[in-house]
Amino acid sequence: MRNEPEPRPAPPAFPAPGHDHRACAEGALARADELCGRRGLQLTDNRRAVLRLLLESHRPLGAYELVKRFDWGGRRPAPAQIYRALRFLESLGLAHRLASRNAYLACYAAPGECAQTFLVCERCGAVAECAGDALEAAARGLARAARFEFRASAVEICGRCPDCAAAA
Amino acid sequence: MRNEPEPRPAPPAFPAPGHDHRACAEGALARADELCGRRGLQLTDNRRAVLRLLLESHRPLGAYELVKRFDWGGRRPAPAQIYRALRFLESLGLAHRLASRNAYLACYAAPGECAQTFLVCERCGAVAECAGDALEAAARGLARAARFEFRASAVEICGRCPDCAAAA
DNA sequence: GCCGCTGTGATATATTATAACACACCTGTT
DNA sequence: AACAGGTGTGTTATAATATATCACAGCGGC
Repeated sequence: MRNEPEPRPAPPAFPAPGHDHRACAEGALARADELCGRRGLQLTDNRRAVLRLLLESHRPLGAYELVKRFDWGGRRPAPAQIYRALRFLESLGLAHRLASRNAYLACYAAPGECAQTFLVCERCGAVAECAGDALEAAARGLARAARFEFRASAVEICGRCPDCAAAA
Repeated sequence: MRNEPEPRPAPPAFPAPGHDHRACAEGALARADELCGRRGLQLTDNRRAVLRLLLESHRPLGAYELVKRFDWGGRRPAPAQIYRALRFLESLGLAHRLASRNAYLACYAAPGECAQTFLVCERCGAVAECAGDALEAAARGLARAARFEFRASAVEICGRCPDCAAAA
């Protein structure tokens, strides 16, 4: 199966049925490496491992879920490790925090092209991140109207993903 | 946590220059009464007290901040009390959870007219809720394009309120 | 009276997140 | 070589946020 189209997925959506998580994850990891290299930052083993876990699960994970899944030669890392890695990844836009669920999600978009707009399925928990250009424009307009200095916006749209909507 | 270090005595909320706090809170309480009456629900003492605290602070409060402020004849209520009241208020749209900060906020809009769009000042912590009609429309459009069944959206816009933008 | 319902008061516990500190490692300087 | 400064790690402890559960009070309907 071919994985996600790279440049600009017109219908930004949930992973297709035959989606190859592994290949998709490797691509994103390569982009992360490249980004860190370019900025002189270290994508260390810990950080990479957390990012990989997020990428491979392809769904939001709680920090303690990451702790449990982290394979560290039998032992488990302390939460602080995970949170440190998450902070690093977030700061680069490689991962996002899904505030409504206190969970974390890998970013699959090219760096700088993601608008932190999430479709969150309330039934199965799947999340799609999409390029919400219109949304961000609207948010900026709204901020301007209130004389509010815009820095960032986060949009979480709650409802049912196509599969769950069909199932219901 | 992501709580503000309780910033300076803080300019109230930025959408309100010459704003009468008490009247505003009383009005909102009256509307809440009316809404509950109409639906046959009980705005009990606890629920009303929590709503009043939120209304009067006119800024987002953590649940444990509410526990501390709750005046209950010397004793303090258990967190569960507060969370119960918050759940009730949220379910009616009388209060909202500000997910990015794990805090709660009274809704000043007329019931049904609020779009859960928040301008959050990252410096002083003030929050304004605004009617993000364009935003909600964009969110619905985006959901439709992804064949996602829209139920609700929450938008948090981070930046600086007019006062803080001017101060910086 | 008795039932079923809603809401409360209380205790206990689960979940999420950060603070603080010692140390390892690298790099550049003396 | 010795050392200082920066970044990242490993660890322990603890803070902050949130829910589960249970007994019981109050009320309206039958």
